[in-house]
Order: sequence, then structure tokens, then C-alpha cells
Amino acid sequence: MAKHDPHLDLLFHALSDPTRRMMLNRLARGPAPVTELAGPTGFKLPTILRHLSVLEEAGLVSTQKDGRVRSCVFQPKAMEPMTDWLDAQRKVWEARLDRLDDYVMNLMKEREK
Amino acid sequence: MAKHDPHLDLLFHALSDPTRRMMLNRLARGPAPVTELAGPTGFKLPTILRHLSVLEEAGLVSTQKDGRVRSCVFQPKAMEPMTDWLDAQRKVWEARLDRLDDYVMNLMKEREK
DNA sequence: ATCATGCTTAGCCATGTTGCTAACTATACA
DNA sequence: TGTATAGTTAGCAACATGGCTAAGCATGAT
Repeated sequence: MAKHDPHLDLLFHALSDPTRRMMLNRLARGPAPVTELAGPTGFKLPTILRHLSVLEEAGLVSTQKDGRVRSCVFQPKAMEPMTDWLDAQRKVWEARLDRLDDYVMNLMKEREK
Repeated sequence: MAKHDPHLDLLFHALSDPTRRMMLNRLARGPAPVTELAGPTGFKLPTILRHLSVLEEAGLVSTQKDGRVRSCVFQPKAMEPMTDWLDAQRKVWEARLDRLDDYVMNLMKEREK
């Protein structure tokens, strides 16, 4: 378990904004140029570009310029460190439940004596 | 799919900080008082209390005062909206892969003619 | 060559976040 | 009663975030 993983910070932070989640959701349906990402949000292009760069820094989106159009592509692999953390966290929690279980079982055995 | 769920913002934001993740990790092992949460982080109590309130507002931790000690408890259920969103996102992505598959299959059939 | 399109950059503003210290309250213990 | 313990609150400083406008640049169409 990493003590503090800066990449995780970037990932969770990137997803903490509804506009960025909306953009990601669009991109999950397939690549799109910046303007198309901006459309449904109602925000201006510079704002969207900033959100996009946050997504890129988190590794969630990669972009490539083709002529004057920048095409944005969702990178699902980037999610993994996050789901890994969530799984690890759940494991710790479940181990705790198991220990609680043992504890309760022992209590009951004691009672039976 | 909710247009913009403020709760998701709070959840992802709460997890975007390494100190808060460390605190949660400790709490997954079982309840703890504030001072014990602060210990390994090296931060002062007021700082930890602010982090704690972020976790509480996200619903990830509930606290209760017993005498002069505040006991903090991890609330795993609070994670659900987040994992639900991740699952939904993955579903969209996989549906896209399926469509791509169909597309490639059609291309190959065309070629055979 | 000119114009429209699609970004891109610079820079401003308001607000939010994260750390701190200092001072306070409330409970337990002697 | 007095003292140590465990939080708590107020408020400050530095920096990050999220929106904008205005101006610029590169490419495609005419």
C-alpha cells in the first residue's frame, strides 16, 4: 500500500468535478473534438480546455491534433489505480468484519460455559 | 444517469487528498478517536479536524462524542454512489467496444465479397 | 489572398482549500 | 480544587480552482 500516491490525488480530483465527469462520459462513447466536449456543458472553450488538461494530467484522456481539430480519447486503463485503491480499502474493511465475527463467536462460546 | 450529483463531487473530492485517504484507511481497521487519526499524519489537530469534517460531509465517516473523546467510524455504504458511477461509466465504454466489434465484423464481411 | 473555424494563451477575479497558531471549552483524574 | 487531556473555534497566509474576456495562431474553404 503506497504511503501517498500523487497519481491517486490527480485521479480522484479529476473526477470530483461534474463538468469533467460529463466530458468523460461523452468520451466513453467514443473520441470527440474539444468543441463537441464543450457543447453540452454550456461553458466557454478556455474553461473546457482547462478541464481537459486536468483530465489529461490524470491520464484519463489522451489527445492528438489532426489538422486544426484536437481529438480526445478516453483512457480507461487510467482508472485502475483508483479501483485498486478502492478494492484494497474494501479488503481492509472486510478483514475487520471477519475479526469482529471471530470476536462475537468467542463471546458466544464463553457464554455457553 | 444524474446530470450533476453534488454528492459525487463531495465523495471524489474527499478521496483526492492523501491525508484523508490515510485517515480512512485507519478507520477501515476500526473506529478511532481524533488524536489517533492525527498521529501518523504528523499534522496538527485543527488541520485533522478540517479533513475529518470533509470526510463527514461526504458521508464517509460518522462521529460521536463520548465524554471528551470523539469516536470516528468508517461508513462503507457512502462509497456506493462512487462505485455505481464507475460501473455505469465502464458499461458505456464496453457498449462502445461492442459497437466497434460489430463495425469491424461488417468491414470484414464487405471485404469478402 | 481572405475569411471562417477550432483551438490556444494570457491574464483577471472570486472563491475554496490546506496548512498554521493562539486561545478557548469541557471532561477526567488526583 | 487544580491540572492534564482531548477537542474546538477563530482567524490568518499561501496557494489552487473555476469561471470569464480578449487577443492570437494555425488550418481549411473560397
